[in-house]
Amino acid sequence: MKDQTVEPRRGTRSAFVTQQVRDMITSGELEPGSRINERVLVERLNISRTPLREAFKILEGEGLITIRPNAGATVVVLSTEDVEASIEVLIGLESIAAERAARNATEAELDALTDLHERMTQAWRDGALMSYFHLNQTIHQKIVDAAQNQALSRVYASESARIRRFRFAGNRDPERWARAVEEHARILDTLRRREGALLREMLRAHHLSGWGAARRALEMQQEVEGRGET
Amino acid sequence: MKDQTVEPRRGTRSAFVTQQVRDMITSGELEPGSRINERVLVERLNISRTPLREAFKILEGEGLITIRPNAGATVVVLSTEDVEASIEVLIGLESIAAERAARNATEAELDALTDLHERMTQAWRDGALMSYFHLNQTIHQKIVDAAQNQALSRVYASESARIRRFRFAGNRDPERWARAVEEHARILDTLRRREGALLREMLRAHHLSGWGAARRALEMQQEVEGRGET
DNA sequence: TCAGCATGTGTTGCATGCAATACTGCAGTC
DNA sequence: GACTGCAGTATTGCATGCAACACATGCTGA
Repeated sequence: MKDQTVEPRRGTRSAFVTQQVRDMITSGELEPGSRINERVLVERLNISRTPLREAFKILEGEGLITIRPNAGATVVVLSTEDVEASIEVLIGLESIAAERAARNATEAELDALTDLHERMTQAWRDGALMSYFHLNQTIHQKIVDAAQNQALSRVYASESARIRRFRFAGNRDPERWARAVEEHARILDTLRRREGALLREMLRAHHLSGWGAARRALEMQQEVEGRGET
Repeated sequence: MKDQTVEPRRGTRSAFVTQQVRDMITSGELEPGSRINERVLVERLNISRTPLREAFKILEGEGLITIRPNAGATVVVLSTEDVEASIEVLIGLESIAAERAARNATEAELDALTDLHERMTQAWRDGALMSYFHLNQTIHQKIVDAAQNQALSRVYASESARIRRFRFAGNRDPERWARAVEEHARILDTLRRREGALLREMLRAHHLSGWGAARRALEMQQEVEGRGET
């Protein structure tokens, strides 16, 4: 075991630090709107500025930060409207995926999805919100992947990652959470029966109600923050 | 006037070199599949390796190159199937845009589109293929922009840029070219009448026939190249 | 003849130092 | 009291050098 504070020896330093900073942003550790100081991160992650600055360029491309020349990187601030715009795009992308997935999904893919769904249901029973959330995201990505269109998978993954943080608030309400699990079961069933048009509508409804719940949770949260700080 | 071979003083060197390399790729100067040597580009563009490597990270994010650790950057090779996959995504994105654009387009945006369309028609009359191509791309982007969804605009722009090179072949055939201009006129007309559903179908048909033409041209081109080289 | 290996060359990954730019605080003026 | 001008400081942008890695070539032994 090495005595370093972090253990960057997994691929290039650049890739490592990109993942680290990405996690810091999506977890909220780096607050939206805050400026990112290179020196601070460099010392914390035990790397030099070069790979960090490369990471910045990647994260800017992913829409997670903005870089102003000579004035540093700041974490992107997404308004509720911005997130809603992205959700609409994601719904649109899944609509495209739905019909294709119903046609093209392989049996192996369907089995993998069933397996993921069972694990997700178990996470729900255990009340393991984080684990549930990740499995949920994975399932949606796999449905899109089943459409066998790499461009679609890539775009969906990137857009999904951008707003991941904001969708986390969706399942705070136990009732909504239970319904989401049930919707998923029906969605996979419909995919297995390869009913593309129906699948499309179910996914759309699923996302709209999920986002509705997340939106209410976020707005309440923002209200509290607005009162608390300033 | 400076006596440098190139004039990089426009924003940061990093931004400059990114645009340069992007142009080299979309113009085909850097051939798909070929490895990009850092030293060669560095000397040609009169900059150091640091901004070039940052540019590589950006272009990798845009899907124009791939970087293998310790083994350099290579220009991405897109098969006809890859391009077709992207086109399907673009059609899907424009479908989402169509209904929203019909609802939300401002008068100013409609006027700007009409202006662009007139200039594009003039370019067609002049047989100015390059100019026509750019105006055409701009029009489609502006239609998407009119949907007033930034996420949609961003994703569309990025995906569109990725395969720009391949769509250029679409208007070699004079008959197809003339029809494309006419389709555009009707599309803008439909947008002005704010008939979203119809607009969606027209855009879809427009792209499918455009891509069909481009595809035939590309396949012929590939056949010739296959015979010529090797 | 050919697989396996050692060696050499070229290229990439990263750390560091310097120059240029943006930000901060303070003095001076109206 | 607010606003402008101006150092001083902090931070970023970039060039460069060194170390690590990948690839190519030739060599050895079977």
